[in-house]
Amino acid sequence: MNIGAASINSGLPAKTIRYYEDIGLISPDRTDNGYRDFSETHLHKLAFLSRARGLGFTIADCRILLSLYEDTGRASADVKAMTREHLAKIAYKIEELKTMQITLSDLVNRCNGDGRPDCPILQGLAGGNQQGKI
Amino acid sequence: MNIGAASINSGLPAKTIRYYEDIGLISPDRTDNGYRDFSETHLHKLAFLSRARGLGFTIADCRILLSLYEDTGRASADVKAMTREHLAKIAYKIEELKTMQITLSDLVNRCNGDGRPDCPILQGLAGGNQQGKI
DNA sequence: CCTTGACCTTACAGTGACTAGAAGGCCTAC
DNA sequence: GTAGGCCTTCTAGTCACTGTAAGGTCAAGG
Repeated sequence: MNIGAASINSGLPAKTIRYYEDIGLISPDRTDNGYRDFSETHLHKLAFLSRARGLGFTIADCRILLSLYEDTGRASADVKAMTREHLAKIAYKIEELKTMQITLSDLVNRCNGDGRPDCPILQGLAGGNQQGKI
Repeated sequence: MNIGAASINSGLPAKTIRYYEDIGLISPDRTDNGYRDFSETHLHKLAFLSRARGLGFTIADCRILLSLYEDTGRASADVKAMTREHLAKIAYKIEELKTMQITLSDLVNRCNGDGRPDCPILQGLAGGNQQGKI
């Protein structure tokens, strides 16, 4: 199966698949004409990568997860620990975004949003007082 | 005020301030010895940038926000519209992260996390079934 | 046999927002 | 006068792609 079909099959852009080969995440075979040739195994790896990336794991994480996946003697504790760490980062990001959301929502609510220049959002960004500082 | 003091004052790393100058967000004066010289106005701009970036606005957004801030004849509606768009993106990201969180939490809960190789997390990433696919 | 168009190849550059490091100049205090 | 801590510029690296250029390959149609 060539890269176009593998792309459709995995949902990953062909460019991304080539990039994954570049950085050594997958190593598809080559046909005589130099085209990449993806086996079922490769397609499964691509699907694995697609899901792991979709769940926010970094490429470095994916590399480890793939090697754990291929290592039939792995300890599930390792995978669980990685995933827990990842979850902690996700939770942190959500909190960060929520904090931004609260601040910005408050500013938006206080802004008339009309044709006049008076704008609590800009005042908020400038530091909260109303003197023109710039 | 030189860059070290401006860095402490604004909370932005000196490197970042230099970068902001590179991309034309600020234009500090120079003293005779070539050192950057930050005025009160520059410090206010840096503080503005620091807050706007901290609230997740992109550099491109910041550029527009700064110009709106400096334009005393701006319409607050413009700022409000930008902020609303930004809020929508934040909300979207939060939803994305929450979806990841739910999926990953579920996988973590189903994983024993012991020394055995059996791992629902890897199975989930692989596509949900238990056949070794790689 | 030739062409067209869709596929494939590589290689290099760009993205966003910094960050690290090297090599060197300046300034203050001892 | 020298040690250190600041400052300067420049280049390159980060992450995970993405865009673009220049060209090779393949199947179908005329």
